[in-house]
Amino acid sequence: MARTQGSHSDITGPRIRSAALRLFAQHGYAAVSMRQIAKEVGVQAGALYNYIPDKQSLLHSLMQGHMRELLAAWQAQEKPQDALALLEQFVRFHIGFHMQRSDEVFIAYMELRNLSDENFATIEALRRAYEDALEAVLKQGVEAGQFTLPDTKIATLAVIAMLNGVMTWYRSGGRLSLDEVESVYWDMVRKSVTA
Amino acid sequence: MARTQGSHSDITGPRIRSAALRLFAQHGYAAVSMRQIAKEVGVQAGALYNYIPDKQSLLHSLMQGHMRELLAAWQAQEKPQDALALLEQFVRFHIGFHMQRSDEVFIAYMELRNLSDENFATIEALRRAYEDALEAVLKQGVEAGQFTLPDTKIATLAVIAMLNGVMTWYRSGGRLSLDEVESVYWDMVRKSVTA
DNA sequence: GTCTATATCTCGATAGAC
DNA sequence: GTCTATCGAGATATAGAC
Repeated sequence: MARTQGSHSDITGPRIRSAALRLFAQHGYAAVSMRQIAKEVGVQAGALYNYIPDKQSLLHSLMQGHMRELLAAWQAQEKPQDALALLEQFVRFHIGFHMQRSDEVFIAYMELRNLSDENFATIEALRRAYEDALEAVLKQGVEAGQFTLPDTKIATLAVIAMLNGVMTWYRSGGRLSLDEVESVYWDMVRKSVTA
Repeated sequence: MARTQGSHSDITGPRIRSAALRLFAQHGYAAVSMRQIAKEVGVQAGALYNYIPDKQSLLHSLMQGHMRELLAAWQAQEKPQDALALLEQFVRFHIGFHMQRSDEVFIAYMELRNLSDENFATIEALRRAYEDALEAVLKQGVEAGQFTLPDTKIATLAVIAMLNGVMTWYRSGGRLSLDEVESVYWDMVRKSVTA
């Protein structure tokens, strides 16, 4: 869709972010050129720089936006007091949220090494905060005697790694519904943290 | 280490593969140039093409070599008959092998999208074969009544995803020995697949 | 087998017209 | 705000001397 001159400041910005998100997720940050992004949006490459300072800032902004929304969404959840119910909620929240934002999640995990040092630090802090949210749940369950875990930090990382694995294979419309998948994973997580 | 002219055919090939492996793992295939690899080896960029047809072939060769060695190493293991003991062996083998080859593993999981279509197909087949090896163990345990799993395919992917998470955080010399880490993960895997 | 030199291309980013 | 045009750098890969 070749575009002639005109003013589109209010929609071009989001469209750039959307196109970059999809292309970065599909081909990787380093393999995607600014010209590809511009072509997808329907503008010339030079026009991109009215909206972003440079390519690196675009990547960082996408990752930071995602991580902030992830944290905010979890914090906004109404939470039960019981640790087991809370852990189930986390498992279902994590799978559900991540399946809705597979491109964002993919980038947030795969493109860390393409961030500048300072940009990496900010994203890493957000990721750590999310891990801490899960570890708090596990610690609560251990203190209440509901969970049996030799190391809550390792367990935190193990659970998140397991849940993230969903995204590598699940496609909607397949053999199982998302709710069924959540149940299968919750069953495994529940058993792995209890005695 | 600038190199003058000379004949080094027997050692330059492996040195190219070694340098490419490390650089691809650290910065990503798309972000690494042939010049960087050549500089690391101590030759000029043009000399690389005496050993590899092109950059894509180099990536594919590295990934294929790793996956074949992984499969061969598992198949070469002396295996117990009991499904529970077999699963423990798999968990410890997987963690041990992958920690010894962190660069290879990283590339094998991160650079799939940078393979050409046909190269991707061959690597994907090898990865599938490895997953099938684990699923065979799980199925054996289910049939023997030792494991309780609603879906062995999902369980296979969940276990591998969980175990792969080790590589994102474990560094030798840390708080836990590799054997202790294996034990923690085995404990979680064992509980997650039993009733 | 490695070198130097280079063909050909694409990259990120900028300048200035409209 | 987007266009065209372009700069300077760096990319993959090849050619030919030694």
